[in-house]
Amino acid sequence: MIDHIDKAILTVLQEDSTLSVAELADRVHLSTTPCWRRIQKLENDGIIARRVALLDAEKLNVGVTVLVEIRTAQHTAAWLKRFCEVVDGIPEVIEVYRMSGHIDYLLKVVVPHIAAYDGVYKRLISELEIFDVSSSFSMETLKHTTRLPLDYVS
Amino acid sequence: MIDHIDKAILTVLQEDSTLSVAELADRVHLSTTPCWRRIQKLENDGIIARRVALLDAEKLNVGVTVLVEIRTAQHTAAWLKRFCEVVDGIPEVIEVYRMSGHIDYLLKVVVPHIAAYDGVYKRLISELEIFDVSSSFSMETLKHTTRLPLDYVS
DNA sequence: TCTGAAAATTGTGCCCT
DNA sequence: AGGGCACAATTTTCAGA
Repeated sequence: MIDHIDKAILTVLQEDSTLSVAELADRVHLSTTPCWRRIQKLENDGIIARRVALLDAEKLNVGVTVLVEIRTAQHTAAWLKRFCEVVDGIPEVIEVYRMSGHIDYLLKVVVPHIAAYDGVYKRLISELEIFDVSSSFSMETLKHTTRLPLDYVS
Repeated sequence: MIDHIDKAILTVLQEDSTLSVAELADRVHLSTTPCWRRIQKLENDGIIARRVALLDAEKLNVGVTVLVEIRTAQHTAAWLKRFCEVVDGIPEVIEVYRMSGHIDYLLKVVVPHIAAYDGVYKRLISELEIFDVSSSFSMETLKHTTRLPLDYVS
């Protein structure tokens, strides 16, 4: 369903989606029309979910990443629904996972500095009934990519 | 330096960068030329870092996210350098943070299923001298966005 | 399914306000 | 700064091989 040419196209588009179809076609050794049709198909199939601009976190003054481990007091569907609504409404919270093991939820939060995290923390504990919160601060981002591996798809 | 019109432009582009300049200009109540000039400036200033295609993790068969906490045996610059090289070379590892506190590094890894994580784990422990590894599996992604908050920039 | 070219749309620069 | 207009480039469609 996805051959090596599609993978080549996706590899390029995951890095840079500003290239013209003609330039992209060149790189994958195709001419523009077939390349364009493949891109169209990848979009229709939802393989390409969206195209977005990635902004510079430092320049937006949100250079500090905080990982927040949360344990809930109530394991109910209602609590989960409320939890989703609350984290959805906090723009500093950019990722939320429900985890296996002793940590119930893990959040990734971006803020200008460690002190600014306090506002997000207070908002979480005031809007939600939480059993335990543990926050770890990232000192340095060593790798950060939106590029997913294409090795497992066929 | 970044006014509310720039923020409006960035808000749209963080969601969808496929819009034409004319359409984007419409949405921020500007005509195309000044809108285009603002976009140009945001790119030159590096506020807009890049434009990429975001792919569907499920459809690429990497629907399982693993959070890996690593403690190192050696706190040396050489070890860190080697560590960066190794994680850089593993496409399943998409984020790596150096943390404060008792966890030295945190990795975000994407794989098709929990069993497939074993390959990444073995690669990590074979290529690096590691004191302790603790892996947690995400059962569900409740929120995941590349949209950074624009509330802290001026 | 590819190539090549035409038609439609969009990006880019110039000049004016 | 913003707006209007003209031209360049690119996307998208459509013919033929």
